[in-house]
Amino acid sequence: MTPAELSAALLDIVTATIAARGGEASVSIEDVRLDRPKNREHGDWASSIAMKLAKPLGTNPRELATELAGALARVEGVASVEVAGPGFINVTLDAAAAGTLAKSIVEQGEAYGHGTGLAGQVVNLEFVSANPTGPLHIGHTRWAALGDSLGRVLRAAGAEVTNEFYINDAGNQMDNFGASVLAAAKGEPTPENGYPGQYIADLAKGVLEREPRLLELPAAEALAVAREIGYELQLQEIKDSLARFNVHFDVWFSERQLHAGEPSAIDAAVERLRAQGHVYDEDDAIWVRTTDFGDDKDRVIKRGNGVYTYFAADAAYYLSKSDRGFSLKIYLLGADHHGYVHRIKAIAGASGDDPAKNVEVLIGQLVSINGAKLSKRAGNIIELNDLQAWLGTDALRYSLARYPADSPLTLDPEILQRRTNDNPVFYVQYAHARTNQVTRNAESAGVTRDAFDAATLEHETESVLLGALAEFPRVVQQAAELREPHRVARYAEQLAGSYHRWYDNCRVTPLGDDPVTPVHHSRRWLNDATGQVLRNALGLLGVTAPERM
RNA sequence: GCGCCCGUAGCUCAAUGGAUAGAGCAUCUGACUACGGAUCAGAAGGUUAGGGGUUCGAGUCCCUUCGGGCGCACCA
Repeated sequence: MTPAELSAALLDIVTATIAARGGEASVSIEDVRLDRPKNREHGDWASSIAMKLAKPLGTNPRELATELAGALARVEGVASVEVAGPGFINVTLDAAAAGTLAKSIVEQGEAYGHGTGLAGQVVNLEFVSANPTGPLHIGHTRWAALGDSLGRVLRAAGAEVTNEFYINDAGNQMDNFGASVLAAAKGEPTPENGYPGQYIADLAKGVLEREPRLLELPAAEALAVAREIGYELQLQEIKDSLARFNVHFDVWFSERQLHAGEPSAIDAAVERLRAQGHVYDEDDAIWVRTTDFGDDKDRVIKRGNGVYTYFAADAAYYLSKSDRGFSLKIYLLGADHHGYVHRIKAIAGASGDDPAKNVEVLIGQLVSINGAKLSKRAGNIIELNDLQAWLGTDALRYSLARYPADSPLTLDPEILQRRTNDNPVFYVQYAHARTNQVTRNAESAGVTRDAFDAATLEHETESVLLGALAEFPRVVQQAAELREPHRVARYAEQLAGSYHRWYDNCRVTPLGDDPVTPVHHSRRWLNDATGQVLRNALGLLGVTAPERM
């Protein structure tokens, strides 16, 4: 008896009850989704459907709940049903029905937790998208961890996802970057509007290795060489950093390709928006009526001097995503870009998309460490590479992915370095390592997975553990729908806790010379199922599941 | 001034509009001749910033005040 089966059974009952009462209300499978009660005394699963339907059906909640409960009690695998409080329906499954899940999970393996809730969605997931003028800092690191995990979660829910990195390699800042590298190569101070930092000197060194005659070139040519080779080196370093961080991008999209050609993609984009009727000319400039889509003022897309604004490239880029077949574009941006949301929505709307359906902008708050805000402007940059070397990929990825993107976050590096319960990633990883250890011990003690009797799993901690295992598919689905991968991390911690408590109470291998009994075999399945789910959950977070620690 | 996000235990943070608001850390008390103690059991800790409202039910939705973060270009 899985939660899905229970929901389906409840849906049938509710539908029949509505029909019998001659009610008009319609219910979907979502409406009868059962909850996992926080309080164990409230059974394995609870439904609040009676309270929701009482008013439309013109009855009182407890009466309706009692009627539904009576029918639910006759469902196969349901041990008991109680009506509680204002009209909650609390369901308790019999041990055998709940225990069967353990075997089912082992058989499903990596597939357990995957679903089809987002099947058919073709998603472009854009995140990080840092300027190739410097190393990735902690802000990028948070989006890298969150974005990559979100991609994994969306795929697990059935969506087709492309991870994309937009390279801002056009515009003034590239020239400023090139000038900074060139100045460093010459041993001169950082120019005005240039980029400071040791990494610029390192890049200059790299450029000189590739082009030893750099300083002998004419000024304009030297600038171009410094810019282009510096860009290449910096981009490669960004790619290497992300790869080491276990973050993969399917597409690296260069802004330059939007500017290339005659007409360019940007030229074409402006004309397409004009054709849709959201573009107008005023004061020699070309404007997009973004106020039609919630922006507080219209935006210039082409300046009076004939030069496109950055907004124009964004529009062309958006259209490129549409042309490449993405029905849903997700942007993960830092809080310092939230002013952008309306503009992106406006582009979507102006191009004929539905801004409410085809585009989502997820705004993430900034990170601070030890009270120090970390942003470029504060001049207090901590790089991804440093953080990674300091804390390790697993601890860093997990720590950043276990919080929702919209909560401001303060990390304590002292805790992240600790390899104990203080640090949730080790708590979860240790639980996984422990399941493997138990498996090894069981194997050598002759506790095999040959026999399985679900009814023997009747200890309180087993019921709790089975309930936690049953929730995983729904957690994944919910994390995908809400775009909140942190739910997977929180779930993993809860599951690890349930496992540790079970481990303390229920032995898989018999003590001493005691005989191996059916309960040991069954527990072996439960142990292995837990290991599988922990593995699957950590996988969604891009964190390793070690067999030993 | 306008807009977006946030405010929950001493700290860092959870909580599809559901029942007694939960974890971890820190503090205190316990459990190793028991599948690895990187674990577990227990105690203590709260007017969910304040005030109104909607609802059978609000930390969650609406209004408002206060506090914090971020943003308001024919820059990129």
